[in-house]
Amino acid sequence: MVQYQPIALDTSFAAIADATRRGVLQRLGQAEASVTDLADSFHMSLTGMKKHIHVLETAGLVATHKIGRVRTCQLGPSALDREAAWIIGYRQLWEARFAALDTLVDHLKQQEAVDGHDRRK
Amino acid sequence: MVQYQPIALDTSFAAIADATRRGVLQRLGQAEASVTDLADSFHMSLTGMKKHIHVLETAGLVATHKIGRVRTCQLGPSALDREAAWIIGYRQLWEARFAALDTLVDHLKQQEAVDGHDRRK
DNA sequence: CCAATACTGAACCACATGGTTCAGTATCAG
DNA sequence: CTGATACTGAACCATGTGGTTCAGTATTGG
Repeated sequence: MVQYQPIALDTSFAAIADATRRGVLQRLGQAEASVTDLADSFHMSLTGMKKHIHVLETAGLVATHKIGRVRTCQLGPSALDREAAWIIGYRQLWEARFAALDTLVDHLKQQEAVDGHDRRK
Repeated sequence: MVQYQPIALDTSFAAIADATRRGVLQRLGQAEASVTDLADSFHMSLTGMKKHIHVLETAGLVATHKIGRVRTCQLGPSALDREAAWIIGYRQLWEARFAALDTLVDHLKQQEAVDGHDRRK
């Protein structure tokens, strides 16, 4: 369950920032596929698909093995653990922002109540 | 809590695929900041930072408002809901792959047990 | 053995990205 | 009013991206 080697968040996020590559991952979640299969599925040249596979492989999202002349692709070691963690962390930060905002608003309201009698428009 | 308008996953993932931009988000989680503040913090030209801000703004991750000559940046409407959902979905897919693999392995083991007596090496 | 298949690699293309500098414009402080 | 400040926009640059085609090489089916 441990990430084999820490791949930069940049690399992983960039890898999944492409609709075609997300599609490939989805596809490989169903079953393994050869590069040709994938190229056909996504209406793309073999070479084009190979580049996508390379990006996904670099990100640890896809693993491949070649038997004879056909290279088979399957989901790789990365389950996007660190990436998920980053997003969760961000969401907490994001929520905290509103908590802070609420506190501020409360503070202002209270202030207004105090100042109200001599500062009211 | 609802996403204002559905921003493409591509755009958001690309936005957070950059370490500087993730840093900016982290920074804005603490407190608002002007473009100049951020440019200084990240040792970058004002223009360079403005570009990053623009990317983050397009992704809905940052919101800005200009008062006088200073533009202030704060965290934007997107809490990366859809992006988090996609990753969670992927993780489930990823785990399912192992479930399938386990089933296969079990099947093979059982098969081997049956065939064992006449196929043993 | 020979042709078809499956991939690989190099080269090219248009366009995006991450950064810069330079020349504005608008606002603020004194 | 004038200079400093804060941003904006255009232009440029090197590099990366997403795609292609074309020319290989390696395997396989017949």
